[in-house]
Amino acid sequence: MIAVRDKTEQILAAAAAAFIKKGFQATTQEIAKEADVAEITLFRKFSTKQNLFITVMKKVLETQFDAKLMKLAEEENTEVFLKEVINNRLDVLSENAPMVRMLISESLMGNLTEELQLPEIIFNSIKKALDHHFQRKEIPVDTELCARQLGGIFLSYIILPNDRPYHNLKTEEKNALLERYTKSVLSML
Amino acid sequence: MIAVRDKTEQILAAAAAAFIKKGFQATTQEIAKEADVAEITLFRKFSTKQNLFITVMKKVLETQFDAKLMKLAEEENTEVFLKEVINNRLDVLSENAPMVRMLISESLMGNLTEELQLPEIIFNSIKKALDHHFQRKEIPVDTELCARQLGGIFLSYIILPNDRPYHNLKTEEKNALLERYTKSVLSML
DNA sequence: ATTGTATGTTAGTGATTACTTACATTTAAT
DNA sequence: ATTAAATGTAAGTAATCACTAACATACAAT
Repeated sequence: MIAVRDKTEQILAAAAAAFIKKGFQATTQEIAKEADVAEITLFRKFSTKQNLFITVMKKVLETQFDAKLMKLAEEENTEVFLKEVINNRLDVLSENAPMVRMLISESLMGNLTEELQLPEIIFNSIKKALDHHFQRKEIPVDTELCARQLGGIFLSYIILPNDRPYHNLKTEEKNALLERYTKSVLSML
Repeated sequence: MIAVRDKTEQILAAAAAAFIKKGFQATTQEIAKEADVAEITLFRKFSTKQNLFITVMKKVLETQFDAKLMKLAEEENTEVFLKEVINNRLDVLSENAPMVRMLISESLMGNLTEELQLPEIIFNSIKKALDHHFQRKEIPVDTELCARQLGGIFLSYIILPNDRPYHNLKTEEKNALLERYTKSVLSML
């Protein structure tokens, strides 16, 4: 039987919440308190705050962002493909808006290791999906520019003031938005 | 004659550089050193680091961002108007990318007072110009959505990885980009 | 020469914070 | 019951940092 007194999960959960809320400057003290754990337990398990941060964020990124984009890229119809990509990313990003904002903020200040550079992750994953999709088509597409355009749409929902986060919209509202965004992207190809 | 030994300008310049580079966490010590000034001089002039930060950033924002957008909004032709707006904002933002990044970063972490919330400033100034322009036209336009779209374009140039900042592009390259972006925005109206 | 003002020097305060040391206690398995 | 591993307690270290106190100096105007 596995040790029942292992506090690792509690720590990871509390650290995730704290880091998402306050960024890297969240203190080990408050994380420990929130996890209902002695502060030194953090250090015995993770050595440094930096290491705890990286561990936590990588884990959250994996569970929340794991692409699914490449599956969408299999879609033959470009319009349907774009619509699904936009919908999927807007959903994921807006559901995780606090973490996304924090990672972008830290990234902009150059505080993050390469594997946590969310802007790059977002951009590259989009570009890869676009490349994969358009590779098989006749029309040559500037996927760089297109990925930038899509990334811009996503960033606008995370960063600009926004009363109604995407994932809270009704289905018809989402569809109306997707129509317009898809049209605007298509008009660039 | 005005005192020639006044160090205010040195301090403002050094503080601007330091804050842009490191954000609000730049230390008063390094600012003083860079300004070649005793640390206490900062405090005698500005009382607190917070106050120095606000003073400096407001000043830089005024000199660098002062709209010009409303003048562009006088333009009758919508396509020309959009093209000029996009060009103007991409120029200004990409020339000041380090400061823009820093202010967005601090803004995302909730560290700024209202008057320095750059995402809101960007969004609202665009929206105001759009409202002003489309008010006189027959076609009703969702300026909120349109401002978001434009803001997204700008953010994509500031935040996503980018080898070639806009203000370094050749004129023809800029024009090609503006054509495509304008078309994509028009296709949403 | 005198004076007032802006600045400098030096030292320090008090708070925060990542991380440590040393020792005590709980808990699971044998 | 014994043991070993995981956790806790309490105290502390060393560094950083915004900000201050007290006193000294450079300088500009009269």
